[in-house]
Amino acid sequence: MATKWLSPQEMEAWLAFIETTGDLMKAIERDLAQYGLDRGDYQLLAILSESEDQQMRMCDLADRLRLTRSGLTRRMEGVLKKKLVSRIQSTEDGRVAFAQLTTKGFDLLKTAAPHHLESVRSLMIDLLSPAEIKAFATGFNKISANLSAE
Amino acid sequence: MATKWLSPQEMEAWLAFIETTGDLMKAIERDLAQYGLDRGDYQLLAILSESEDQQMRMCDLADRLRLTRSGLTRRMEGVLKKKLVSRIQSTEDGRVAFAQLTTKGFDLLKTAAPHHLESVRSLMIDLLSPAEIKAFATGFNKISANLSAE
DNA sequence: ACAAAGTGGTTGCGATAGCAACTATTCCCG
DNA sequence: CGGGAATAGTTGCTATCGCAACCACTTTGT
Repeated sequence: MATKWLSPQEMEAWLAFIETTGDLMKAIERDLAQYGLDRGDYQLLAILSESEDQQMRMCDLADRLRLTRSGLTRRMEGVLKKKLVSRIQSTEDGRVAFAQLTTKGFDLLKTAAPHHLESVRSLMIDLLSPAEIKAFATGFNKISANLSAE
Repeated sequence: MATKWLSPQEMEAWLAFIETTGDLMKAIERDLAQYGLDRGDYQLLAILSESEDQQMRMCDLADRLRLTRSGLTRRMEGVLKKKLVSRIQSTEDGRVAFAQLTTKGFDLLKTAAPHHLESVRSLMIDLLSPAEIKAFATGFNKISANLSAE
């Protein structure tokens, strides 16, 4: 079977995506560094802040963060040391531990969030036309649905 | 100044992008693993294959790969051990070394490339409408231009 | 022509994170 | 109820990669 190559337009989309994504992430991360957070920490705090009682089972949190259980154990070391999150052993299930946002963690998130948002706006969202915004939303959702569908 | 939040449409674009990109990369990487390559190795081989004499100065290669010089030194260890790339000391400038694609490296790339392309197609490109393809190309190019403009 | 500055590459160290193996607890089924 | 399977979390090991320090070579300025 002959290989069906990418059209110039397709190639441009692929290359622009692949070359730009990493740089964009680094830039966003750089803006977050002034709060002593990296992207992983920020995501962790953000997800906890939106959860019931601002806490989650380690396991579920790992899934949300796309980390393995062991990866989360390691990441927790950092935020625990900074007292942004506390660890709570479940009384109902001896295997389970919860990560809970502390007041300090919540305050830091509240401080950092507007600046993070501003990064996202100025580095990405505000550069895109409404049509492009829509295409990003629908496009990435299709890609995501396809990945989950495996 | 009041924080200007993201509109639902903007939020959807941002979340879809941020949540999907990592998963997509992992899926593409998984498809590459059957050739004993990770994405970094593949990129390295691909860039060398398109270069004059299939070789590049370490320094320039690092830039293309978005690695630091030290990062490239480490990545080279892997492909050198696999004999996919050879190292050539410059005779004109004693500081300079070149990375050059070996025949083995070129053959492996030639084998892997169609499958990689097929991954990219089936996991991303073929899922997108022509309008979305175009929006990805223009959108990411704008983001990239803005990042370089700093 | 020679010292100082610049450039290219490597190395030690530290941070992140996955895998496999392990422990502890709970669930399920006969 | 008792034992095997499943689940939750941790730990040792490994791989990647950046930073800072370092070495070697080259360029520049006087």
